[in-house]
Amino acid sequence: MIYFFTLKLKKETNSDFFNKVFQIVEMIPCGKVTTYGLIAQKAGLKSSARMVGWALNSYAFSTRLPCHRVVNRNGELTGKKYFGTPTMMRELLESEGVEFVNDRVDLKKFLWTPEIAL
DNA sequence: CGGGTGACTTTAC
DNA sequence: CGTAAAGCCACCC
Repeated sequence: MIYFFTLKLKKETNSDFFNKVFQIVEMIPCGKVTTYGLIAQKAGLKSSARMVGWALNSYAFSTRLPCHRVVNRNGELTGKKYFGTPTMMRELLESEGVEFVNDRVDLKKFLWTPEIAL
């Protein structure tokens, strides 16, 4: 199964925020998901959930991050259009055991909350 | 420096 | 269910 993207980084980043974002995403366990908002909060920019998605698209798309495990607050796969095919992201999650309800991840069962001390 | 653009979130109607 | 607006902040003109 393919969990990671291994292309080259488009750019280097020295941003503390982004590095923390990557560190957090890297820790998401198999079969769990987390949200942009939680990551942003743990990375230090409480209200900048947009930056998390932006960071993934610009930098991480390419590192070895399980970025399919990041969904929005409602469990919707808002980033699926960046996975090649519209169904790829969901397939990856389902292959890890994540269940969906009405095209959304069942967050009550599969939400993972980052609890790290950065 | 300023305006546009988001893998977002929240509130409001 | 839907749309709108505001706040958010790095990046790219």
